[in-house]
Amino acid sequence: MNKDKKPQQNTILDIAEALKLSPATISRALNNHPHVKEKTKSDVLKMAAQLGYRRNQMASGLRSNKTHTVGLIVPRISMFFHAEVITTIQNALHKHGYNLIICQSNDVLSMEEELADILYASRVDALIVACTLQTTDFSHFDKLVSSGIPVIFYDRVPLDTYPATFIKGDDFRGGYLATCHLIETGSQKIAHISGKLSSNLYQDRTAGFRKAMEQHQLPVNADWVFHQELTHENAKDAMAKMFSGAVVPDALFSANDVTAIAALEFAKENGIQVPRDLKIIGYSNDPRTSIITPALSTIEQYPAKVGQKIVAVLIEQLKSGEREVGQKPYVIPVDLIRRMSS
Amino acid sequence: MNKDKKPQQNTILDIAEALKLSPATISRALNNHPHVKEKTKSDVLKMAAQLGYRRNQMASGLRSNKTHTVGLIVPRISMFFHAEVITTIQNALHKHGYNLIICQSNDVLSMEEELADILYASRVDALIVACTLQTTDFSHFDKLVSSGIPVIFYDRVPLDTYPATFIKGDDFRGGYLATCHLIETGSQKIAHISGKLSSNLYQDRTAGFRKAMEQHQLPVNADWVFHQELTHENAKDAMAKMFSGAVVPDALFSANDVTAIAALEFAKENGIQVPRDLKIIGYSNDPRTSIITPALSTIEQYPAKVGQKIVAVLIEQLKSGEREVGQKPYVIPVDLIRRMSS
DNA sequence: TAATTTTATGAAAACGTTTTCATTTTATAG
DNA sequence: CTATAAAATGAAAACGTTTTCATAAAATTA
Repeated sequence: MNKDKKPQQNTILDIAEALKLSPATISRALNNHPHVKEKTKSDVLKMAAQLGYRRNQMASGLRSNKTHTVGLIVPRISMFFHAEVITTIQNALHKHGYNLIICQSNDVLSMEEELADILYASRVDALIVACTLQTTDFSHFDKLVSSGIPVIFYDRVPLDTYPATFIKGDDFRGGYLATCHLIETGSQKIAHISGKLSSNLYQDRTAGFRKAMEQHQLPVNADWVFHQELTHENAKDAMAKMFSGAVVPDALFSANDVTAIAALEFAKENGIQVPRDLKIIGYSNDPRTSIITPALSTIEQYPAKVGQKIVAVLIEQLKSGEREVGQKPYVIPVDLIRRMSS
Repeated sequence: MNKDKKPQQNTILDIAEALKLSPATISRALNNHPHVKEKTKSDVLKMAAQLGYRRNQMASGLRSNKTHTVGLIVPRISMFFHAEVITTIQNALHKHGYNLIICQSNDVLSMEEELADILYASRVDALIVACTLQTTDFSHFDKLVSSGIPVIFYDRVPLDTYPATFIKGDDFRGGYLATCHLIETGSQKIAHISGKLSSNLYQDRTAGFRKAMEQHQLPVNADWVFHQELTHENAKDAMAKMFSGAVVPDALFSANDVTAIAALEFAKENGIQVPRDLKIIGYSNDPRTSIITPALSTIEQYPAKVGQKIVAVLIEQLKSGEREVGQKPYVIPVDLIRRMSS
């Protein structure tokens, strides 16, 4: 059964032998080292192609201490935004000859810590991270950072003081745009369901919300602002609380789409007409928002742009060997997507 | 800026030195080779932990020709079913000390071919594949198979003759269940939007559909059976075609959820009452089906079970060194999810 | 106790690259 | 046409493991 007709993997020595050259020269030619004749280079490349040579990553990595592998830690690949970012990253990295190891933290901190450890141990050349919502201490990335391994945070990023690179959406502007939109379409009593303020995302989105309210001289009702885990249930509870009061909101800015959808469900179940009685806007442009009835307004975060920026910055750092520590965060613009719910 | 205070990675030699043993013994202890004293083993383990030793995968891989890495080729990680399967696979593999490299073919064959090549070149220990819908020739996996690398296909699998392992949902039963359900709730004029018959998925789902119709002595209207790419647009076109006729269907079995959603949209736009005038059932239990109004009936495929089975089979093969060539496909059961659309 | 088997350890080669250092070849200047 | 610099190549060591083969220590048998 086990035919041991293993198709021979050719090595650098096979090329050397075929061309009567030393392995050293072959290696140099393949890495187009400056000190190798053009003719030789092309000969080697041709012969390599002919023999179907593929560099042995492990041998190469062992010697040069480079794995040509990038690690990625993400809360969940099934979240639309992340799936898009990952796809872009992967395609782009692939063009530069890098592999990507994707890991999911399931949004739990201890998992994130473990993964950072594992990826450090497997000697990734760089690490890309979208943190857990609870991550406020980043010391589990210290090992990587102090080893000179580029670490890039996106979406959920640490404090500005942490010595790494940040790439984020313009959450402040997103919150501001969403709120202004609600105001401009005639709402005044605006509620806001947000996530825990331990994450920069919600700090900024909420700040944008407050800024817009203030600018339009509208009061923020403290009973209508929630900072809690952004789950379906929590959102429904929040809605129930608000709509049991004597005076009820006429608009809601939800800091993600899941909760916006939950709010819309609550509205439907309780005979609240959307958008007539209640306008709703979410955040992220999840595909579900365009399918639900009425279609939800939301904020587009351009995941592909985020992914491209990440890779551009990363390749730059890998090439130059320099981490731009203390770099201001790169901010990717956002846009308002107006649909039927507002 | 570039503090070269690289935290020392300890090697097997450091342990050897600390314990006055040879590196060979350390290696054996760490791999708990039978011929090493219990005392020594525990000493080594303790010292390894103390020094924070982590095996250098590249050195290990180079020597032993094992990468402890499994490759995965999937059409798109953003598809709910695949995202779930991947997550399960990853967590399970992780427990067994394997890394996972996830690659997306974007459902294009040439990409799949290229990825198979790349993963072969990077010496993965095993490969897991959900094929493209157009993949009918599988020779790009030959290299892997004949090198003795376990190759496991799931969801979209090759012909039974291909020498690899298959794990699939019970698509025939799914099609059968869906159709029976429509019939039992009173429908007689049942339409069927299916994918191209180049994929086993749709062959089987369609076969299940036909079987159910036949069993209930209902005629299949050839104008109401579509085999085309299962896109939103195509589905709407198909609906338009059917509902422009003199006699129209009273139920639809769509072979995936995207097209079921499209059909539902068409119905809403054209004043067709669901489920009164038209019952609809989809396939896969995509999260969107439960959010749309009315919620769509569909078929649950238990992605977590699929993932678990894959890893169980894989680990078995990696351990035993035996590929169970010619193995009958493993079939994971499916279930009907009844919602408001039927 | 000596002879033999079993168990535990060590020395050294091997895996396929990259890279330092030395050497040869080629180009440039005097 | 030398003398020198520059360019191209080769020899060999190194990366950190695993593994074969040999050997030493312990356990078993005669």
